[in-house]
Amino acid sequence: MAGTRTRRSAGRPPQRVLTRQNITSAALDVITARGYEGFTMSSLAAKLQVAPSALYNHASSKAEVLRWIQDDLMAEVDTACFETLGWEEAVRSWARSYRDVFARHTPLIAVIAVLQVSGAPRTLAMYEAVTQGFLRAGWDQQRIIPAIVALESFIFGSAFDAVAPEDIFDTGSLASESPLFTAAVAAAPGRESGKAAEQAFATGLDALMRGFAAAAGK
Amino acid sequence: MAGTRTRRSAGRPPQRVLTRQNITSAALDVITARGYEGFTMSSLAAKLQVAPSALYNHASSKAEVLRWIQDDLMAEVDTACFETLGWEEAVRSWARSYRDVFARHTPLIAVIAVLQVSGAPRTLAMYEAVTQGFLRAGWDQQRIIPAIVALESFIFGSAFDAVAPEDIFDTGSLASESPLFTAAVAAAPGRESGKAAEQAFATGLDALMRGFAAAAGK
DNA sequence: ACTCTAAATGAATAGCGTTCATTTTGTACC
DNA sequence: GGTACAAAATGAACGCTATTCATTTAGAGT
Repeated sequence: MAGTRTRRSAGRPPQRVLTRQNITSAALDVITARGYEGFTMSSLAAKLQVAPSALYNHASSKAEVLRWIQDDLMAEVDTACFETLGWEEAVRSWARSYRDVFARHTPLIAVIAVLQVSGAPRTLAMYEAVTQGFLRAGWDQQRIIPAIVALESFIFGSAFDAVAPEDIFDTGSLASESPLFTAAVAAAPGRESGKAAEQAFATGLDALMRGFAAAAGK
Repeated sequence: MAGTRTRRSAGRPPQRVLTRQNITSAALDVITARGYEGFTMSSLAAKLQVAPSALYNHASSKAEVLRWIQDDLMAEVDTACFETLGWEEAVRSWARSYRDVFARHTPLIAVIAVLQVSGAPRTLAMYEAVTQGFLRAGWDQQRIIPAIVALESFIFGSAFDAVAPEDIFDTGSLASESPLFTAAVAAAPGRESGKAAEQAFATGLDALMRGFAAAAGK
C-alpha cells in the first residue's frame, strides 16, 4: 500500500518507453520486417504505439535514428576473433562478419562511411579492438589506419555486391558486342551455385591479405 | 516554298527536346549544380523548361533517369589505358579513374551495384575493355570476373571514403576509451595534408595488385 | 482540311519528414 | 492530499516528394 504509485523511487529512473535503446531496437524490428523503404517515422511510431511527432522529443531527426542503428550494428561485428585467433585468421573472420552485418543494411553504408566516429561509442570500440589486433601482430602504428580503411572500403563494396541479383552480369541482347566479357562471365566459378559474390569476396580478401604480408616482408 | 513547314523530312527525325540524351545531360547539370538532394523531377523539368509530368512521357521513373546517368558516367571511366600501358599500370589507372568518377556520384553506387548490365551498353563496353586487358596479360578466363568484382568492390568503397570528412576518425571526448586507435589515427600519414583517403586507396590498391601477382605466381 | 499520334499540361493523390501549439501524464514538493 | 512543474504525447498543419490521369495542344501524313 505505502507508495503504490511512487514505488520505483529507489534511485533508478522511470522506465520510459521512448528511450534511445527502445527506439533503436524498434527501428531494427521495422527494418527487418519491412526493409528500408518500409522504414518511416510513421511506421516506427506505429511499432512503438505512439504518434510520429512523439519521436521528435527524443530523436532530433530520422538521420539521428539511423546513426543509432549503425552504432548498434557495429556491436554485432565480431572482434572477439582478435583475442582467440592469429592475426591473419582474425582479420578474415572480422571482415566476413563486418560484411555480413552490412550486407543486410546496405542503405546505411552511405550514412556510415561519412559519419564521424566521435558520437558512436560501439563503433569506436570495434576500431579499438581491431587496432589492438594489428599492434599485437607487430604492425607499425602509422601503417594501421590506411590498412583498416582499405579493408573497410573493400568490405563496404562487397556488402553491396552480396545483395546484387545473381544475373547482374547477364549481357542479354548485347552479348555479341562484348564477347570476351560474356565468355568470362560464363566461365566464372560459382555462377549456378549462387555463390559468385562469395567467390569475389574470397578473391579480394585473399589478395589483400597476401599483399599486406608481402608489404610487411620488404 | 515547297514544303516550307515539312522541310526536315530528309530522313532525319525531328529534333525533339526531351530525348534520353537531353534529359540525361540536363540531369547531370542539375546534380553538378545542386547535388543529389537538389535533384528532383521538378528541378530537372525546370532545367528543361517543361512541366514535371512531361518527363513521364519519356522516362518511366526517376530511377530510370538515374540508370541513364550511371551509364553515361561509365563512359567517363578511362579504359584507354589498357591499350597503352602494361597490365598492372593499366589496372591502377583504370581503378583511379573509376573511383574518381563515382566519388562525385556516391548516391548512384547503391543503384549501380545492384543494376543489371544488360540495359547499359556503355557499362558493358567498359567491362569488355577491362576483360580484354586481363586476357592480354595472360589471365585465366575463370579468374577474371572475381578479380574485377573484387577490384570494383574496393573502388566503390573507396569512393565513399574519398568524400568522407577528414576528421571522421576524431575520437573527441571518447579518446580515453580507445587509446590505441586514437594514437594510430594521430600517427597515420596524410592526416594534416588532407590526403588520408588517398593513402588508404594507395595502400589497398597496392595490396590487391601484389596479392593478384602472388596468386598468379603459384 | 482532316486525321491520327505524340507530347505537354495542370490538377490531383498519397506519402514523406518535420514543426508547433496544445493537452495529457507523471513525479516531487508542501 | 492537493498543487506546481517538467517531461512527454498529441493531432493538425506545412512543404516537399514522385507519380497518375484526363485533357489540351501541336505536329505530320494523307
